[in-house]
Amino acid sequence: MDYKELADIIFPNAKEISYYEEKYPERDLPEGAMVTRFAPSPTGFVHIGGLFGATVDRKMAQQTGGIFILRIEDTDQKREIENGVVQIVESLKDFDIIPDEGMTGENSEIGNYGPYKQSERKDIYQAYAKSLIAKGLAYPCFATTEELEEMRQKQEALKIRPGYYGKWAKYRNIPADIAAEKIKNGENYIIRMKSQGNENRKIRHHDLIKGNIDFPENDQDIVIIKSDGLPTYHFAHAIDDHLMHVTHVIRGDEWVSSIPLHLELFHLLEFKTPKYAHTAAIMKEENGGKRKISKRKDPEAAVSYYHEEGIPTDAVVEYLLNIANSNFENWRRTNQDKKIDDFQLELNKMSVSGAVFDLVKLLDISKNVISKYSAEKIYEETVVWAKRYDTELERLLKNDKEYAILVFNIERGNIKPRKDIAKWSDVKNSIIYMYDDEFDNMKEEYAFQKITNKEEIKTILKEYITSYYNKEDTKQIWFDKMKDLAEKLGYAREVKEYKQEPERYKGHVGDISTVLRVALTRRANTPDLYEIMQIIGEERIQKRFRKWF
RNA sequence: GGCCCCGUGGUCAAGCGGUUAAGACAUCGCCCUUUCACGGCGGAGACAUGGGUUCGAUUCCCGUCGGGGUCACCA
Repeated sequence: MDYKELADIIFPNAKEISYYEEKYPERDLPEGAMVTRFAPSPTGFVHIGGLFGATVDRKMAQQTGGIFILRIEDTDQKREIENGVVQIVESLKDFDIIPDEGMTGENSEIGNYGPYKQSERKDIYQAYAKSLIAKGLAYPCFATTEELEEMRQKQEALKIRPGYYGKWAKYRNIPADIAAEKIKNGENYIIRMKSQGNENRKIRHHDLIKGNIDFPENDQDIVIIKSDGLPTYHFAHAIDDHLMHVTHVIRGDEWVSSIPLHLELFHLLEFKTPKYAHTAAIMKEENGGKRKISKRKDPEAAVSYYHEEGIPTDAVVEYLLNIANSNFENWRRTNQDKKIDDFQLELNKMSVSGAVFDLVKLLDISKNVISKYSAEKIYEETVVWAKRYDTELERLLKNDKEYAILVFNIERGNIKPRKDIAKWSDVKNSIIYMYDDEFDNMKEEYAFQKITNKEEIKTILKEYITSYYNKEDTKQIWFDKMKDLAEKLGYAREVKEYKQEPERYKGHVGDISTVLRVALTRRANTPDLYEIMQIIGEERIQKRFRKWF
């Protein structure tokens, strides 16, 4: 019996591989177009590292006029979770990452190179596995888990490289008829690749991010088809990326050590190898050292975190791009109004080692992003966020949209806009005193700074509202009047004057304005007082001041 | 442990044999017509370490130390 017959016994119904080769022809794309793919397992929410990879994938395809594919790697049913695919699709959509091809829902997809869910490509993998068996480049292995475990222990005791390779590969040279016999007897088996590699030979691989890396050749007879008939990651990677005509495999660098294996797989399958780009993982600082950011330990690892916090998605993407190419920041500074798509990302500028995730930096980027939004947009975005995470705030905003926009417009739109909102969850705290009911219910003390004497406070407020305040005043007049009041009550008109001769005054104009500010907002720090007073209006100012009369 | 990769201020990072070793965030000080924020100016702060090679090493080579990844019928 020859290998071809054995292959027929193992996969009697598999098609010829030429069928698939014809079904998925070369793509007709412009020169230099990159076909990339994000290929997660549906095991839960998208991880920040996954989003990072997907961002790079999408960007590279977009800027070269190529194709970005979303493929689902669900060959491990044990790890799968309910609605895993939808979660991935939705999470990506939140960050404006929409695949050109691939999964669009739990069971829906677009594109001519599908199916894009590996569990539905079983027949394809088997066809290729069959062709390998027929050529003597793969074989059934009947080793039990116990046997393999025993082998590993032996190898460990001998202090040699563990694994199923060379003379340790017990079924590597099993004659076809004996294999056929075992199969007929119902023995369990899996399919292994028959490695042609040699440990002592070196290969050099060029990675688009990491540069040249030298490895020993692979000589492990790795499993390609598991006992459930599904392929392992390695085999599926070779088949899928070949058939989908992926030109650039961009993936996390936990895969670099598998490069020799993947190279051999492509070689045995007679496929053209794609270019590889291995991205460094995003790290988390932990008592001095760093480790890969983890979904279990670090809340910021799950992309849902950014939604909950209300960090705009474009801020997150900008931060990720900043990690990807550090010149992004410079580009952004000189191209303030350009879209992210206009930035040219370069794989060879990506860092070789992992960056520690820096939330403070993200928030800084976010502040800048938000500072460019119009009041209208801030309103809309905050409402969307609040609807889900702060219904109290949602009520407040929806109750009077025009008023809310006036509030958001304070010190906005000028050349140096305020940058005090980094995330939508900051909004409530920064505007709450502009709402009467909430103002009245505020529990905190009035934090008057320098002037704490009740009588003095009363005098200042009363004097101001009765003799100085006029809602028609321009900002300049308003400001001059404040100085007049300061002078009248024995305070310096200018801070500088006060600093020169502090003994001459009770304080300075800043102390006066602070009293007004605190009485009006209960805050020592607020945006421009004049604008706040304009929005609150005379009647409500009177009301807030009168508490002190 | 084997194999592979990495090591510039607190963090992200330019740099590619000769530089006063950029820049951003954070931090500190000053200034910016009243606070805060913004902005401006300035300060402090780094080439892990030991050997080579070289007229000269942050840059090249080796060792040490440190960090990371990987060694499954998981991806």
